[in-house]
Amino acid sequence: MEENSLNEKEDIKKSLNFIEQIIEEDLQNGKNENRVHTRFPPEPNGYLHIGHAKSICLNYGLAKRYNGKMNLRFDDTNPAKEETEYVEAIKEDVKWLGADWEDREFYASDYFEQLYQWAIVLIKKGFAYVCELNAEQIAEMKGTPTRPGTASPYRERATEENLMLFARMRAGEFEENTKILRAKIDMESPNMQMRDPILYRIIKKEHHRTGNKWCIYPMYDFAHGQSDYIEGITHSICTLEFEVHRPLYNWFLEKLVKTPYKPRQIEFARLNLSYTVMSKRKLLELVQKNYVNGWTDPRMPTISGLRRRGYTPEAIRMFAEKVGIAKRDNLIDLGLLEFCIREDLNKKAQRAMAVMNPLKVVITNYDDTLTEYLEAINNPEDVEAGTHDVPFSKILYIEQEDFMETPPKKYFRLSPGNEVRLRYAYFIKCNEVVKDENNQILEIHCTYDPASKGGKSPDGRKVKSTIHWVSQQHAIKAEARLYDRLFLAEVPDKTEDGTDYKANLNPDSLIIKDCYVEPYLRNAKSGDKFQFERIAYFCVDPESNEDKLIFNRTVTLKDTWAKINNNE
RNA sequence: UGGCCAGUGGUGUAAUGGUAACACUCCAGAUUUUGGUUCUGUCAUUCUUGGUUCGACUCCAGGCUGGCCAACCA
Repeated sequence: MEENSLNEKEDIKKSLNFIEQIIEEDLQNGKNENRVHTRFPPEPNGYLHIGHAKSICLNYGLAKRYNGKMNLRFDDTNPAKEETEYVEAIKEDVKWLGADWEDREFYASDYFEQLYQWAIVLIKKGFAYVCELNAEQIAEMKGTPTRPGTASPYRERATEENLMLFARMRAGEFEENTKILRAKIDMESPNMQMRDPILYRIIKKEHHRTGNKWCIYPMYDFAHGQSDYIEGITHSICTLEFEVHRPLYNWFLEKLVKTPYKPRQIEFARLNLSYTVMSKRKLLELVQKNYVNGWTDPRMPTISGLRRRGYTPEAIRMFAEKVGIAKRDNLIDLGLLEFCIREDLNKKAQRAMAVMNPLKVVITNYDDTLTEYLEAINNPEDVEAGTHDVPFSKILYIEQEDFMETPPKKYFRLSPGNEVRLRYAYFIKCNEVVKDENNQILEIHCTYDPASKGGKSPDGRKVKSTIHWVSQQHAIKAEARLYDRLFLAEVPDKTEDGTDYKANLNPDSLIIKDCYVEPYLRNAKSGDKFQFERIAYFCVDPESNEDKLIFNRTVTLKDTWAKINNNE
């Protein structure tokens, strides 16, 4: 009995993902002196996105779970694409997410000399040669997945000549695209990666870290596995497309080092999110062609974009946890990400009242000159959060949607003759609708019940709806940036012939408008998060200042009424 | 006509030879000074065919479907 319940507990706790299972097996077998050491290896050629966040949480989470370490390593082997700006942005994002690489900030470029020496070892062993074919010739002779390749005429070059040519490549004696160093493996391998892959190419560009020291640069394939080896990485976790590269990485290490220790590469399926694109190439295009306002645009799936949108690290970590780790291709519902941020903000965000589409309300039986201060609860989910006062006076704004002259069934809000509660204030009843000559509603006249102060109902009278409001004379005008999904299609890449993902861009992904907020928000600072009751979560934009408050809509509240309305 | 990987509700992830679980979504209801939150309930013969077994999501074989691989990118 006792034993049984213990086992059950363990079963619930267990349920490891397949990578954790592999690690625990390795641990049980005493591999690598029981070390667990992972790394997050971004290329600094763009900003990190939510897919990288999944990888960061995975790598850092594994290190934490098994008392190990996680390195941050920049894969900077291509000076044509990489920039310091990206390095800085990446570091900020990883840190913000809560992953700590301590003092282990590394660069593949730290290992250029070692890699160069290793290339020489391969040449000396007869496993590499300098090839003078051009790009088209190489591609042609590489064959196809169904047709074997053919050998380069330079394949059997003498070792001494290879050594000499490779040295002269490094010395800058040759132009770009005239010579490369290739591994000599197997031109007929069914695995294309093994058909004499390129190790080094000539690139005469300044590198963001090594400056002009080098004019030959190792390919990613020749740098990655060895970098893992140098850093003592035990579990090298990457996405599925590198699965076919694994034999190549193992081949390099097998030829170059003789220790029993080798990094173990494990591949998992990258994150795909509906209504967005994730490839860096496309994100870069959106930025460069100004479809969005930079990498940190709140519509971008970048970590910095999500941050500016109002997402929290906790919500992103929860999301990473919920999407899970597996090897099958997936398309995660954007709704899951939205669930995660609502879940987090519901507990944390202070409540406030704001009116997006104002409708003027005159309380005809309320004193012209009076202002009352009513107590509003900061967060009903968190009693510690306290209260604040909201000014109430004769002329108010309510939401246009919260009044209908001829309401449909199940509409509980304000309408002629109907009574509702103004949150934290009074019950009001609508008596008159004032219109202009075009029959447009100008304002509505209501009476309030003084006995209902604070929104209470001393006689037990029920109202079906509570609506939000602001006092006209006390309200602050602010800018609301209403963000929505960037793409209209669930999978933006699925397009008609002749168009690409950009054809699916949502023209209404950003709507900027004025709104009125209660004076409590006057001193809100960049990054502060609020729930505008009954509307959405908002966060203060970095461009906001005392003269002009700017609120970014993070995510709307769930709207059951909108759903009912749509279904009928 | 190649190689590698993967197929479990609408979505994602579990169950690792003992009779399909959890989360999101959806739908229905309860509660509510946010049509929010919270709570309850409904939703699957595990791609397919055959085999092994007392017993198969799990093991084996064939088929089907999807993804990846032919950058001097990572």
